[in-house]
Amino acid sequence: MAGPKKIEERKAQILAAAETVFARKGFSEATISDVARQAGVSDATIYEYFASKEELLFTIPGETTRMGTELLEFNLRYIRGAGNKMRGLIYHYLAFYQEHPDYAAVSMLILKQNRKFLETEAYRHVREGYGLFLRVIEEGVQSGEFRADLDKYLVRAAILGAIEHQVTRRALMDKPANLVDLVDPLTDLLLGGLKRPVNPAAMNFKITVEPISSSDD
Amino acid sequence: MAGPKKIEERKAQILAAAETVFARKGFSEATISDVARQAGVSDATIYEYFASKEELLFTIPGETTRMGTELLEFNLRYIRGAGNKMRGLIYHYLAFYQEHPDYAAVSMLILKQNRKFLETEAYRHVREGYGLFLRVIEEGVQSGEFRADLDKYLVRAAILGAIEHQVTRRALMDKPANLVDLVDPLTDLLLGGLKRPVNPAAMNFKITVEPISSSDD
Amino acid sequence: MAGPKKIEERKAQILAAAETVFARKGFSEATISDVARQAGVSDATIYEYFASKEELLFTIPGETTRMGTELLEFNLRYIRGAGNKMRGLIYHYLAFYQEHPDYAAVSMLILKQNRKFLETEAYRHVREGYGLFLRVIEEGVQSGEFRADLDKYLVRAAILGAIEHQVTRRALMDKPANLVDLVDPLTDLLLGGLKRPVNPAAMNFKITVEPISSSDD
Amino acid sequence: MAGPKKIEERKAQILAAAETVFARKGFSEATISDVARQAGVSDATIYEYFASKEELLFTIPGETTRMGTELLEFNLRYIRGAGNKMRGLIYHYLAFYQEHPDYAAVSMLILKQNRKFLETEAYRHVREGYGLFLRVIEEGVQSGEFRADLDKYLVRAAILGAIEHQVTRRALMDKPANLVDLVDPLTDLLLGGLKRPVNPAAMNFKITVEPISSSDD
DNA sequence: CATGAATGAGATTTCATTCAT
DNA sequence: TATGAATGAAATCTCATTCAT
Repeated sequence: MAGPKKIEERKAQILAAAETVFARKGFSEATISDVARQAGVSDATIYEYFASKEELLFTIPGETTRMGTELLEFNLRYIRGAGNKMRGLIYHYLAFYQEHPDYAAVSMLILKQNRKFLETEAYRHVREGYGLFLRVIEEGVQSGEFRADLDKYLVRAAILGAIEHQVTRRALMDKPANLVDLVDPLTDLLLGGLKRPVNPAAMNFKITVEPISSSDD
Repeated sequence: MAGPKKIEERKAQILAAAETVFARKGFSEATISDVARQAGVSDATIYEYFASKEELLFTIPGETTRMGTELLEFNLRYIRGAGNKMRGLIYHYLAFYQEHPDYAAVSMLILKQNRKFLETEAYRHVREGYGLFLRVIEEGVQSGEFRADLDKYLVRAAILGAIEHQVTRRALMDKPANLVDLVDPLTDLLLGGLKRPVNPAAMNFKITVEPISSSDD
Repeated sequence: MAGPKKIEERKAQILAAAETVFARKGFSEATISDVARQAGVSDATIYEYFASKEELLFTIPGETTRMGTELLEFNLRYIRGAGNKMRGLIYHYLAFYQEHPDYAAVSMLILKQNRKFLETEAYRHVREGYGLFLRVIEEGVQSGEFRADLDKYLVRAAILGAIEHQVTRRALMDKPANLVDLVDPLTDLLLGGLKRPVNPAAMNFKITVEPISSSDD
Repeated sequence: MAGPKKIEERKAQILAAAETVFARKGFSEATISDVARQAGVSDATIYEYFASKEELLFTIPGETTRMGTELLEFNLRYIRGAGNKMRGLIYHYLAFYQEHPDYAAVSMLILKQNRKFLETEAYRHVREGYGLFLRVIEEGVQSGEFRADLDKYLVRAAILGAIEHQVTRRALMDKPANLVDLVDPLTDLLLGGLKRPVNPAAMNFKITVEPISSSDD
């Protein structure tokens, strides 16, 4: 049915179909036939472009991720202040997953728990993106905006965990409907903490008034 | 080979085997034969106790979770202060997953991304445990210890996300070796936030001295 | 359909079916379904007993060959004279292939040209049988019955080649109908050679008649 | 890549590639893509010249065989004596296979066991070559050089069998390294037989001396 | 209660072959 | 003439599940 086409186009078409199908049915439950049907090609055609079902899965990130990271780096340049940059990062990821729900599902529900994927070239790109969190944290610590007593890897993990938890939840239960709405409260929580900050109006100061000797000291 | 045994004992034996095998190979990759071998029973015997491979998977939480939650509720009673209770919760989960790495793997890598599991009785117990986070948050807000401007569900999600991120990482890459070490820094971060608190020593106060009229008031 | 059965019985049943099917269609052209149908079991059952189609093929010799060799060794003991023993060997093989035409086809048309089979345990047994040719040749040379100027391996190869050629021909074209009829002419040819022996009746002798001195010695 | 070419040249190029590939991997295991790659053309091009993979296989003998037979007939003319001619034949085949090991492999390991090939035009040429054996045997019988009591077809089969056995062995195990070395011992064996010829020096003759009547007879 | 044995139902993957360009 | 691209048609092999004993 499907006539000749440029190779990259065809690959993209199959990858898009795979993303959709895997997102909907999961990797093991989805069949190559499902993907082929969705892509409008034959089963065999898929194997002309991808050596195996697993390779097909692992190729889904690829471009998307690499380009996302580039864009992100670009955008961060115009934001001043570590706190603002952190908000920018959180926004980037939540907005991205909001706009690519199938990719979100594949990423959160399939790839993230795949041991083999972790050794993949594609995963390296993912990690590169995560490196930006570290740089922003460092910057904040340096400038005195952020606390210096926290391990930066732990901080990053906590932030990513919070983001991923929401994205996963959305992939599984369609809630929350809008991830971007979470950017501010999440940033707020992570930057400001759960504890109520001490209200200066409620502070008690001990003010000591000392007579100043008018003569020499 | 395996002689008659009390029904619950045999079930537990099979579940333990399933936990181990699923943790190691993943659900789809593991076979009933693998589980049977690990349990020291025949394939057919497994079907005497569980209707399907999926039911076997979904039964793994069961007791564990229910008992964990009970213990948790009990322990919390002896902790005063919402912040301390939160630390207690975080400790509970990290310690639990640290001690049950196979369960951690099954939970993080398999169950958590399974849509069908979310409709399960077993999952209700998991959620009940998570309810405690809400109660502690509420308590903290009530007592004024916690900020009142944050959605409690979001807060809980962030905390769980941070915890799960670490547990997942450990399940996949054996790092960090000791989850319990993370209790304090993680609690610190989540309660105190990433931003450096304003240092009172560096605060500027405008002190106004007014003469007090000694006559009328 | 097929009920439980003793394991060796079932294996033999499948092997017999495989022999028939492979003989008829060749290895690549025959399918596991063909064999299963012939054996009256399901495709999957075959894989309960044999790990792969190739293993099924390589297991076809096995017993047959081992027992054949034993019988052969036994029989040879009662034959005197290397020439007679050689005739016995040739008879053994031709009769055996005559009686097991399917095995003959599998052996000549499939196994004999399979490089992997040569590294098989089963092939070792085949070779053991061939070792008897060497022993008989040696015996003949020792006793002076056979020529000593020929390499025994070459002789064996020639004899086996002649036998196999006939067996192959029969497997392919059903000719000759009776291999056993070839025993005598083949033995004759191989032992006596193609060249016409010098006919004593046609020999020329120079007869010298010398007068015998009647006196001394 | 491959530009236009004379049709026969292109065919020969593909056939040579097929010979190499089939020799190395076997017919079923080799793919058209393998052959195409080896030939430096595309898969589709092969189908411009050959209707199917099988036809490609069956066309491999073709020229080679026909020319071989012609050469053989020519050479035999200059040899005198059936025994010498037989040696010449054996030499011809062994030398030919020695020089064309890929063709030897295809011929011995693939074509020889293919029922369909036997009905092929190409096979007729092969058989024609074999016809020379018959003629030489007949000549030898006629001239009294060879025994008359052996079926000529059987004799031919034995000789071919011996040759093919060696060629097959070489194709499979690279032994013997030099087939031509076998010409003399093999001819010797086939012509002279395995049995030790009676040594005239050891013969016993009964010599009868009769008085000759000097008168009439 | 336990299991040996059997199988139905697929899934992935391969490849010879076709055809429009 | 040459081929890139596509695919129909299978084939091997796997495995969850059943059931008679």
